Amino acid sequence: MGQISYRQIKEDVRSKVVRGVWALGAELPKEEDMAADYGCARATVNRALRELAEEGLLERKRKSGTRVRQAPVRQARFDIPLVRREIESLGERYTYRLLEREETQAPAWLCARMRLTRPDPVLHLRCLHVAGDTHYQVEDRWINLTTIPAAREADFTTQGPNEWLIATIPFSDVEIGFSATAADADLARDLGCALGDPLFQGERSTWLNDAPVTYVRMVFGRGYKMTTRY
Amino acid sequence: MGQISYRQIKEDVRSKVVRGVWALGAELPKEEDMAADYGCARATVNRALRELAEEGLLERKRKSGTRVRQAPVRQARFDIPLVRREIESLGERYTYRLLEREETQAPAWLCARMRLTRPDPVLHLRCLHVAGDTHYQVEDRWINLTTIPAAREADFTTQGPNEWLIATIPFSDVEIGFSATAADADLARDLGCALGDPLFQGERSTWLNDAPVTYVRMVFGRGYKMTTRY
DNA sequence: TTGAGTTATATGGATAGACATAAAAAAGGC
DNA sequence: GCCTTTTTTATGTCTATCCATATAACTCAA
Repeated sequence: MGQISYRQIKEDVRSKVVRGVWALGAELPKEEDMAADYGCARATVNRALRELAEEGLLERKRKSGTRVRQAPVRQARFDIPLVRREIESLGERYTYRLLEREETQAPAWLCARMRLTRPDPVLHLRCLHVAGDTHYQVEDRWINLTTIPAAREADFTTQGPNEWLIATIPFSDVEIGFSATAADADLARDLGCALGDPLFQGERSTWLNDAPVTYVRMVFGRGYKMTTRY
Repeated sequence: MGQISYRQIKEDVRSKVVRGVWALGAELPKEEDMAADYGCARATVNRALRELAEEGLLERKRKSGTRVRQAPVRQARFDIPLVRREIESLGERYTYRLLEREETQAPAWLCARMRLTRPDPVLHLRCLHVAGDTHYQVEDRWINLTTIPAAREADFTTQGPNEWLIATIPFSDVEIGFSATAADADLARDLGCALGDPLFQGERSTWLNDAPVTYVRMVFGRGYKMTTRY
């Protein structure tokens, strides 16, 4: 007995919306009626519609019903991989190098970024991630030693701080941002590009139960593009 | 009678994972047992675990069971809003200006980007989006007139092509990418920045049932940062 | 020992029925 | 007419029970 699946219903509804059978803003029949039409239980229709609403195609409200979103939400999802994995998945050999390591007090700009009230002691690391022969990314990492004192003892000469941190505190709240920056003398040297070259950079601040953990600035080599499809 | 909700179970499981009660890679009890523990139906546990798996915290496989992901997937979700809405939600006045409009044949680089086999006729638009007094974004838009002939008649002097396209073909397949670029003479003039300034840019190619629709390059004013939290 | 076939089992999914809840619509009071 | 209260109703969620399906683990023969 061929039962109809919530997937089929999802696709049918999606197709009806895309083909314009239900226009933007139009109201869909209620779950009960759709279930009768499809010859299935209400729960099956419910799951299909609920998932489509999560994906941003539909809008649902108790009592008022389900309608096609006026402006379907366009959202891009980027997986944030470990640099090492990203490079390896490109089929390139991954090399890592620690350029610099110092223990200091958080400068004012860092206190602002990490929402610190006092200039906590921090570990500042500067690392290079290489893909084959090309200098892929410079990682400028600041770790709060008050929150993560264990970082003081960690050896970052063979393993990047990102991987160490993920193994140490796998779950945290994150704020992430992407922007463009110009290569300064250090970046030009480390990434092998010209002074002033436009570079793509990501910045990430991390908290563990509201305690500031780390701030990192990841500057990518010339021509890097972060892409996705949806 | 206080029934337990799938949300509570989700939070309880999440907390157990975050607190390390279940370590990375550890196997969770089977749904049936968890349901017995929580005193609820298996479907309730199922929904909680299913959603946590979707969020990237857990990994599930038939017969083998549920376990905590070794490397919890870190994914960032960016909502891609209309420039107008983005600017308005900043509390700024939105102004739009059409800088240039020409009908031509797709140049070679565009054919590559849009996966065109022939140099189709295209409509090329150059637009400026202004937030208050600051030049916010330059939109460099190419519309395939073979796929969307109606664009030839559309008036883009008052409404941006992005909004027109969304109203005309709300659903499509999209490939999106972000990178850094240097301001050329045109960009420097239109965005009011210096020649060579590093600028953040997004590129988007769009298809409707495999037919190439449009390619757009959106270059943002100096200092723009695309941010999100998770 | 190894490969092919079988079985057991955890998740995946469907159903019917019940109650909860938010909010639109109707009813009532002034 | 206008505000408050009640009713109605579509979605939200839970239960109990079924069958489906992938696959790990086992069986057994070559």
